[in-house]
Amino acid sequence: MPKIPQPSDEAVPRSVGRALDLLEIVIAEGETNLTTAAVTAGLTPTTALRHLRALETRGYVRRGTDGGYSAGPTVLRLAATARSEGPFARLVRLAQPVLDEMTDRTGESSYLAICDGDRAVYLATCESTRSIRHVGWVGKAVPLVGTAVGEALAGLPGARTRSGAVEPDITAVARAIPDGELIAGAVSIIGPAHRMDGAAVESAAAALQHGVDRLIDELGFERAAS
Amino acid sequence: MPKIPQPSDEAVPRSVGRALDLLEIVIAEGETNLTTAAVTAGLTPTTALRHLRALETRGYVRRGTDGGYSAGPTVLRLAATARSEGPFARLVRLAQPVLDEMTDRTGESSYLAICDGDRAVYLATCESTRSIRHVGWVGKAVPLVGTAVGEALAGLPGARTRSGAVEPDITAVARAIPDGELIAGAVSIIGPAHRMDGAAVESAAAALQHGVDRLIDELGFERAAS
DNA sequence: CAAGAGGTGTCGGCTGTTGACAACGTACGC
DNA sequence: GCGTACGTTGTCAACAGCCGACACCTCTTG
Repeated sequence: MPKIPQPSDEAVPRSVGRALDLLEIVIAEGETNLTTAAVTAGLTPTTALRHLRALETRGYVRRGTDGGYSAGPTVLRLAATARSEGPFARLVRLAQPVLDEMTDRTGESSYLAICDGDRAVYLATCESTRSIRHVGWVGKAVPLVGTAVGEALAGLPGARTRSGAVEPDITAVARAIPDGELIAGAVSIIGPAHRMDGAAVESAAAALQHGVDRLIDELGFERAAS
Repeated sequence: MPKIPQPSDEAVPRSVGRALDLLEIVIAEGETNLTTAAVTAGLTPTTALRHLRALETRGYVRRGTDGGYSAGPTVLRLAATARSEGPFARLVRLAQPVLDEMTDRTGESSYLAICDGDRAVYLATCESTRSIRHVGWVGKAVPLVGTAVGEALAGLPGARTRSGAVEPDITAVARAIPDGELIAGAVSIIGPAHRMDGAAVESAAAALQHGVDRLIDELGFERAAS
């Protein structure tokens, strides 16, 4: 099962939850104004303004001259720190050359994903160099249920394949990165369904297996008991 | 002056401020336990536990089997989204090849930095390939005051040079990326002081000017009135 | 000018946040 | 084994911080 435990939602102080809601709304929208953010968060404009001002003070969002809110530098700073010093540091760093090799080998885009609640989040990619390629899913979250990467993060063994799960003309092949009994993340190869026939899926599966094996070695993870 | 306005600190709801304090403490420490985080934040263990549980529920931190708290996936997700869709998206993306070229040209490590409150934060780098090289400042925040990158982010013109500002044997040359009257960020070249003599500093300054010019063009920024 | 949309400030009620206190579990020393 | 220290977790009543109803302002459009 996913590595992330799920403490009860009612444990979140109301004010904190609201501020975090607004933070996530602003970042997901890219840019948004006060009224829209307030409606989306289910708050009055006054309350939303108060929290957005707090987030602005702390650098998590910033406000443009046109009054729109967008991401501030603090999130980037925290993430950069988390990438360089936290539990994800080695995973993301060591995964990038593995992604590069898988893309080189298969000709399709490859991704690293981790589990975030009930979603899989793509954190890193190496894009295919073909004219028709899969792009743009870094930072994207997809459901764990019904997706190849979700199945991999759920710990299902071997290569998982799904077509049309997130978008209709996309095929994804994914494989878990096990750390003993836990799942540290997953890597996937994603391409246009018309190119991902049986042979291409097998090639992707082989590249994923090789890539995961290499990652496990480099990260010093225990092999899953299979 | 820096691009970030500074709303008053007393505007932050207390509970929100405490939760964000704890988030920043956990991420800065890499991993920390409840009692240490509570002491650092100036809170009782009970209050700290409550907020850390909230952050854990939301995925911002996670707790290991040993009870330690470390960064959770949500920060990485938000940052990845902010990088791909927010106001930093184009800056970071277009800056990377510029950093690569500056490093290639000077033989020293180069960085992209933005302003976060009263600090400069390094967001991206291209490391020198020399055996003795500057490494490891992605995610690091340095004071705006007294540093080359701080002066650049303060909008001081031309190449700024400082030696020994952050660490004793390091020389940094930095230059602002202006966006009209505002400063979008700064790029800097950092190397060991013993290599950064007059000629190397001039070479770095030239590479920075060329890099910034290229970035301004690609980003479509207005040139600063100098 | 009037209407609408977006934004901002005020203030008193009330309930959400808080920490003092208690309890539990584990590790260590005698 | 017992006592102590430390880290963690839970309870509950006091109180002050959070909240939103309301008022007001600015700008745009018809």
